[in-house]
Order: sequence, then C-alpha cells, then structure tokens
Amino acid sequence: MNTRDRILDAAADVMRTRGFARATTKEIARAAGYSEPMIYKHFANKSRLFLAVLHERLEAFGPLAAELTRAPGERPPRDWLVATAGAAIAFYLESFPMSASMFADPDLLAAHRADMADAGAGPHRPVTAVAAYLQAEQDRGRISAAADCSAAADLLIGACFQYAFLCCFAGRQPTQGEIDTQAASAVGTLLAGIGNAAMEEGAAISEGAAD
Amino acid sequence: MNTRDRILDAAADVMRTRGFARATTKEIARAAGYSEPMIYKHFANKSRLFLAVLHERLEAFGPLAAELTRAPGERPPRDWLVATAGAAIAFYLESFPMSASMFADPDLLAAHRADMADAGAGPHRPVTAVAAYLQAEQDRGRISAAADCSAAADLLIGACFQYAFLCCFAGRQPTQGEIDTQAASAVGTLLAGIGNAAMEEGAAISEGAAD
DNA sequence: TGTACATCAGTGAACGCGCGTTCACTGATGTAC
DNA sequence: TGTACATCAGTGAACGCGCGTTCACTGATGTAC
Repeated sequence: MNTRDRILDAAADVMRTRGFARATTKEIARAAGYSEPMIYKHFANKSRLFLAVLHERLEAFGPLAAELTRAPGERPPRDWLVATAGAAIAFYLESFPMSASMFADPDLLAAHRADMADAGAGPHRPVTAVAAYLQAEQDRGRISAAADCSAAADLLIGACFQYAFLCCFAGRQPTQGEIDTQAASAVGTLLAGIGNAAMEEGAAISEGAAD
Repeated sequence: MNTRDRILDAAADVMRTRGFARATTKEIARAAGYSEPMIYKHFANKSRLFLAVLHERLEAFGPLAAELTRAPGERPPRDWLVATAGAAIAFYLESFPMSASMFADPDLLAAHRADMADAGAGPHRPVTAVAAYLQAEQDRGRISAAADCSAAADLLIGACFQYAFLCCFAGRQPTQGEIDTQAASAVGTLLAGIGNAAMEEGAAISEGAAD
C-alpha cells in the first residue's frame, strides 16, 4: 500500500476512534507511521485530507453496495430486503460517527456535498436503490400493486439508519444476531403493515387500510 | 432572561449555525453579548457549557413531546401518527446538526450519555413513546393484532430521522407542506404494508404476507 | 566499474495563530449605622 | 442624610498551549557517461 493510502486509512481510523475534534495532523501522522510533513506531500491541507477520506473511504460502502446491485428476482423480496437491511445497518454502524462529524464543520459539509453531487453519489443512494428494487418487484407482481415504493424504502432504510445511530449513541456494538433480528422484524412489519379495518374509527376506509 | 440562559441560547445558536468546530468561546460570547470571562462565571469550562446546552436545549423537544403525551384514543391512529411524524421531522431538522456534532468528541458524547441516563432521557424516547402508543391502540383493537409495535415505531421514527438527516445534508429546509406529505406517505405505507401473496415465491405464505 | 549528479521519500525543528482560560480590575448597586 | 464598606455583574489584557503548516535538510536510490 502506498503512502497516500496509508495516510487515508490512518485518518479514517483516527476519525472513527478519537473523533473529528481529536483528529489532528499529529495524531493522524502518528497512526500512519509518518511525520506530519508527509501529509502535506500528498494533501494540500487538512480539509483536503478529510474530504479525500469522506470521498474515498466512506463511499466505498462495500457489502451494502454489492447487496444493492444484485438483480431483483433472484430471491424472494423478503430475503433480499432482510439481507439489504442487515448490510445497511452494518454500514451505518461503521460510518455514522464519521458522517456525523461532518456536521461539526459546515464548510467541510458543503465541500463534501459538492464532491458527492459531482460524483452522482450521496447518502440518499441506499434509499433510491431500495426504492428502485421495490419498483422492479412491483412490476413483476411480487410487491403490492398499491405500494408506495419510495415511502417503503424511506421506512426501511430509515429504521436501519436510526438503529445504527442509537447503537452509536449508546456506544454499543450489536452482535450479528441482533442486527439480523432487527432487519427481519423491520422487513416483516413493512411487508405486513399494521393497519386494520377498525382503525379509521367510523371514517371511510382509506386506501391505506388492509382489506 | 438571565445571563446564564442568554449564554446557553447563544451557544446553541452558534452550534447550529457555525457548527461545533467553530463554536469557540469568543464566538459564543459575542453572540450572547458578553465578554468571554462571563462564560466562566456560569460554567466551569467549555465542555460543561456544551453539556448544559445539550441537556437543557435539546431535550426540551417541545411540540414533539406534547404530541407524544396526548392520550391515545382521542383521534384515529392515522391522524395521531401523521401529526407525530410531522412533529418528529420538524424536531430532527432542528436538532440534527447539534446532535451530530457530539460525535466529533467521544468524551463529550460519553458525558452526555451519562447525563441522559441519569435523567432517564435520550434519543430512544421518541421510538419508545410511539411503540407504547401503538401498543395501547392495539389493545383497543385499532391496530392489527399481529403487529410488532416496536418494529413499527422503529420504521416510522427512523424514516423521519433519516428524512431530516438527508435535508440537513443537502442544506435544504423543507416547507411545512413537504413535511406533511412525507409524514402522510410514511404513515400510509406503514399502515397498509407492501406485501402480497405472490411475494414469497412458492414458499409457504408467511405470517407477514397480506391475506 | 566509478563518478557526478538528479530525484525523491521522508524528517526535526521551528513558525505564527487562535484557542480556552485566568488575572486583576471597574463601576454600579445594595446595606449598616 | 451621609458615609464606609460589601457585593456582584461584567471586562481588557494577558497567559500558555497545541494546532496546522513550512523550512531546510538527510540519505537512499536511480541514471548518464
């Protein structure tokens, strides 16, 4: 691995473990095994280093991306959704502290937003990918014809995102079993819905109620 | 309003607008209309000031709390859920930048976590409150008897949380209309579910599929 | 093969700046007699 | 009512420290002839 990559990895690691506020050039250089000036041979300044970390280490969201790009139709929707939700939770667990840190510095956030826009990437991608998947399965008749695919993707990915946030806040790393359980119950509830006919209490049964 | 409150408000404002990294004692004092030493007459140090902001300005989550504590049964579940989801989105939109900033400093995060634990509060409260509401409505027969109330609360509040995050990331403040639409479609989809009988593709129809 | 030079990864030591924090003070407002 | 003192909100100016950044350098490895 070359020097630049080693510095990027070290920076990502320090950001994750010590936090953005403690991610100083000294700390990053020490973690990378170089002196501080070495950083400036590869990055114009500290902001550029951070942007490179966010761009090159956060967007490579690995297993989640792989899950998302698998063709629909291979497996029953439930299985695909559970696997995707699990991968999303794992990804968010790992990346949340670093993503959240961006909000500490609005200039950095704006620059990162611009980078993402240029690359056509961004944090909305998991939702849009899941929505596209659901749309495809709806076309194949394996998802309710009345379903709002976009809203369903918001619910599922949102639940994963918030679950990861709560774990990070609690400082707790859930086991793979807990992640799987969480993914399965979210998908189960999303598929089944929670409404019933008595719900609207005398009002006309809406298009949303189970029938 | 007394000096302490003015400083707290100024600090919260600076954290929100300039970001955690730029929330210096000088900037906060300027926003409050005092000199820097005045801060130290009311707070032992900068960390204590930040913790007080998080504790006293973030947990007063206003309209959302009011929504959550309204007795179940007053309105149809759909209306209650839509109103709550809208309030949740508004709350998260306002508080996300400040909450996220905590992740920049793990020591601060740990101290805040301890404060929250002492107060029995924390970011899990909206989810547990919604879950409790759904449970009550389920007991009254207005929510499907098979529903997993906890998972449903995760989905709904998760969607609100992530929607607010995406808006904050994009640097965009949605209109009240957009918030209401988002809340309504999330609730609609949660109530109806998106599954159908064809979904499990030859496997036994699971308890989750619509019937 | 030897020599002179160019290149390049890497560093120790220093720089100035802005930060959080403290000191020593002022001036206005009680308050006791 | 006047006087002497105590209290207290508030500040200008300074402090030391750690940060991001740069300078001037070293030593190893090509490379031309």
